[in-house]
Amino acid sequence: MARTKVKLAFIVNDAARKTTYNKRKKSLLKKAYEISTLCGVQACAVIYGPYEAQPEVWPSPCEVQRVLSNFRAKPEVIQTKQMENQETFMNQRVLKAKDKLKKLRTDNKEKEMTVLFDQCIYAGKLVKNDMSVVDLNYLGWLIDHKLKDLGRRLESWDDCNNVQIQSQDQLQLVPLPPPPSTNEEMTMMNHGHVALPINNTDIIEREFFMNLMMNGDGDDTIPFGEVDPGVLPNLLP
Amino acid sequence: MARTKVKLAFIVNDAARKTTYNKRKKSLLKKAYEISTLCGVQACAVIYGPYEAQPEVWPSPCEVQRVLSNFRAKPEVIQTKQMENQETFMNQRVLKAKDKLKKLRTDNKEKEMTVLFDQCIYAGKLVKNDMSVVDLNYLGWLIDHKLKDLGRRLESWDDCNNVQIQSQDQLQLVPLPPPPSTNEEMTMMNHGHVALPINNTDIIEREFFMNLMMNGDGDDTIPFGEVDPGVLPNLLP
DNA sequence: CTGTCTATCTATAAATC
DNA sequence: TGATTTATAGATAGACA
Repeated sequence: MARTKVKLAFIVNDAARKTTYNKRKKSLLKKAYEISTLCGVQACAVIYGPYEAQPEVWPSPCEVQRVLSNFRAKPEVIQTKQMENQETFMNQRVLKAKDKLKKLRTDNKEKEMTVLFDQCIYAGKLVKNDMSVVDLNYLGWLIDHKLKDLGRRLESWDDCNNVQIQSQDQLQLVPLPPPPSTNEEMTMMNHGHVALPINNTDIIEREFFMNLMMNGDGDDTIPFGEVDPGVLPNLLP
Repeated sequence: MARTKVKLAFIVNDAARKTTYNKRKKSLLKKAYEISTLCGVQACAVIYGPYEAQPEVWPSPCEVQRVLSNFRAKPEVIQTKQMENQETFMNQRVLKAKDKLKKLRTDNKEKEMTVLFDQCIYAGKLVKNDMSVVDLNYLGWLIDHKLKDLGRRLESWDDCNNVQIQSQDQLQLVPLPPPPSTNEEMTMMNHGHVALPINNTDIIEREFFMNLMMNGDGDDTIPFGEVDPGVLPNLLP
């Protein structure tokens, strides 16, 4: 997270990996210490690296053993219940992630179209070579949207200045259908056109795991261990 | 760590503590995931909060059990050896932390004196009401230092411009003893004067644990669990 | 309580010593 | 190998919807 953004994937270079390992190990243990201190909770962390014979732990080996003993001492029924809870939790995450993805796609599409729109204004003409019907439709919706906004602004401006301009002098707004927003509609209508990067399914899949885990928006690569984006982590023994 | 810098101490406000807990829990688990992915190492994290019946874990309950089983399966001799190693490691940290602290005190003192010096230049006089003998001595050293630097600059300027000015025209440098730099000297000479904040022993003590843990420069408060700054964490069962 | 925003603070990748 | 420096990415406190 500095100088350059690093892809979240196994670091091939040995020296770089060791350097990163040492830095991040220190930081991870610090974070464990901080949440424990700030929130007054028990926490522990264990890291097995190839560089030390024994795992690095926080806060101390015996304390880790104590925390873990507590966990393992739970009746198996409760542990199973916990795992089920976690699975439910993960499923909720999936739903939320999907919603968020949909919203992101919509937002991105709108941004793309805004750029296109600005280019049209600047060039004075519409370069439509690599635009799909869907995109053209969306662009039309955006222009309609902007015209409506302009109309509103004119109206309030008129109100503020008590100008005599009446509705016949105002912009004629041509109603257009709202833009397609779901992935299914996009896909169905996208035949034979160059797809814009935002529709790339690979990128969407790579986001899956981290959205799941962190509810974040990272564009990271598939994580260590070749997680299949279509399969939930197996939470049962 | 935003908007305001937060003291690393138990958060008294319940709502704020829970908010912080949830945010930091998520981040901590993410960090565990990242180091595992980037460096290809086994890692696990466990957090016991008062908000969930079961601890939050990464990567999964069964995986945590597996990692911890590995640790507990080690012969007791090796675990003890590890603890001793860690104690040695901590002792080294103590020494490094002390060195760093000493350097920081020196640097801070110099910065304070620079500010004072600038104020003198600006006001045209020395306001010495709440200055100790030590500070005055240090200020003298600083001024001497600056005069020497001025002399050097004049010399090189003369060299560059082939000016005929000789040494009798240059500044007369009054040699002064070097400033005291150890805490003992400072304390011994600091009777009856208002101590500057940098000499406050509490601040120094509060830094102790984090310097120990992280080799960092934090000015954090004493951590959760009332760690005695003068005593190393007990690493034996 | 959950998500969003944003100003700040922290972590850290790279380069250098 | 480890410490320092620097510039950028990430984490997050506080306020708000």
